[in-house]
Amino acid sequence: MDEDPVKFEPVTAVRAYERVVEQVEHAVLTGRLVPGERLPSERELMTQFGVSRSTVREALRVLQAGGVVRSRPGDPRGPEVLAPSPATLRKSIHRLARAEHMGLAELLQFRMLLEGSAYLLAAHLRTAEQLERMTDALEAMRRHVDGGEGDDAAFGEADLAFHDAVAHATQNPLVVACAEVVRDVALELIEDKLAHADDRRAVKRKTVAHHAEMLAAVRDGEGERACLLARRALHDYYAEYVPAERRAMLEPFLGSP
Amino acid sequence: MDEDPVKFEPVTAVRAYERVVEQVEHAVLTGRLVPGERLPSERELMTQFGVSRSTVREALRVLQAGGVVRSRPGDPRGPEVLAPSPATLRKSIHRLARAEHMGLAELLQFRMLLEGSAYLLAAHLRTAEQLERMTDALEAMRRHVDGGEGDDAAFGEADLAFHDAVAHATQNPLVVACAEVVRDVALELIEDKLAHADDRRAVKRKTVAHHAEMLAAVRDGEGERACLLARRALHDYYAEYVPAERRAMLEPFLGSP
DNA sequence: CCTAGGCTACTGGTCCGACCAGCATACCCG
DNA sequence: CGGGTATGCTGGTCGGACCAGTAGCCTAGG
Repeated sequence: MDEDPVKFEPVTAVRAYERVVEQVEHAVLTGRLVPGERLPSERELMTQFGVSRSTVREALRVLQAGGVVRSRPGDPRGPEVLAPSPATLRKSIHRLARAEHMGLAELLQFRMLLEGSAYLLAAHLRTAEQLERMTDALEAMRRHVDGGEGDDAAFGEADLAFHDAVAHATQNPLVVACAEVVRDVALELIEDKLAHADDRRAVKRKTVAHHAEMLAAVRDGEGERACLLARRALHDYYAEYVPAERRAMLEPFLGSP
Repeated sequence: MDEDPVKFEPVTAVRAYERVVEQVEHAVLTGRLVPGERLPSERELMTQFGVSRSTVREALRVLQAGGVVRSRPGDPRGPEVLAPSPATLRKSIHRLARAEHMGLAELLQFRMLLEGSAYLLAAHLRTAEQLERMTDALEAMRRHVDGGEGDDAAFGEADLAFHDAVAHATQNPLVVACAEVVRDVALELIEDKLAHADDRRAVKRKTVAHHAEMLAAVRDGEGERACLLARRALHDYYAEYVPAERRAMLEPFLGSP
């Protein structure tokens, strides 16, 4: 017989600052500390936790790196508890992207995966109000197609608002955050190439046409079609910037034709 | 006329430890520092950077929290540069999940979204070797269906290996990492409920049947079918644990029937 | 009376010096 | 020659100190 009932877990020396982090994080997670609230000052914390200021500061650094709190020098109200944001998710993905030598191909594939399915969900789950937001965004895009420099930014914002409305229609904050992050990181990779694209106006017009189609599909509850349209639109815009030998990994998303 | 050509950006005081973090992170990102390599000791770093040890330590804390580096007390070789891992991605998603009051419904929806499309990709992109890995994993699952306690773990491992092979077939590390993380976080939410599930053996048999179907679809390049099967399988397993009033957000993934 | 200005009491950021426990190696003694 | 110990390093923690900011009070000037 094998006697294994006694299981010893490997002991890990838990550093003092880690326990400070745990306590603060736990308080935030359980709602005992609410975003906007203030932590006691470092000197106050060091008496409450019974540790030195160095330890308190290292804990605060970790929390700050995790996007949980923010410290401002000279603020008598103490460190601020932050609202959760995808900022740290963004950094994680960013780092992972660079570390795994991921290129535009992988990011674009992931974006096609994510947004395509998001449109599928949106077509079935969207509320009337969300549909209205998409319509408004599309209108705004139309208004800024023919403008000059200034309108470029406005067009981009409207575009973003459209995608954001779709993501929200999934009712899933994780989809919203991931879509936003992946979109940003991907754009970062090619912003220079996009900057001096040849015919901005033509591109914008095509964008509007694509969005109009997708909006119609979402409005009519045609999820599969919306999904396919979204993936093809992404492919249309960005595939040219993907190395030719890697484009095969995008094709499964384009459908049968 | 509005003269805006001169745009002043808000100046942000750059803390000393932040510049230390930047330099180390940059060295890692550009490959000048490779995983497994060692950083100089804190006392050495403080002379190289020309800052105090406190500053060096705060920088190391941030890097450590970001999963870039690990310090062990008493190690004469200095802090170790870590291989990139989804650990920090995992923590980000975990935190986001709790902060946005996300429940199993959202996690499961995201997992259906992610894995479904992953199967679609896998059906078209899988290599022969990856197909073999899936086949082997399925075989292993079959072997451990009828076993007792010990086999439960083995079955779970084989199951994981199967999903992992599928994720790898997408050729996308981001898909691999996200799938792993979301799977873990979702399981965490219901591990207790799963623990005393009624008829483990019946569940296992159903699992094997499902996986066999999906494997066949992947083998035959039937992406759409694999996608649908995967999403339905996930729904079959977990939907019962999702609050009834939230199940609607999963249904768009189940197809038309 | 009200306001513009400085004043003060705090904040966080950085530095210094010290001590402790743990780890690897080299050394020394049996 | 082998094994245990001595040593010099490591990171973890502590305490104290100084500085540059900020916010709000508080006063001097309107």
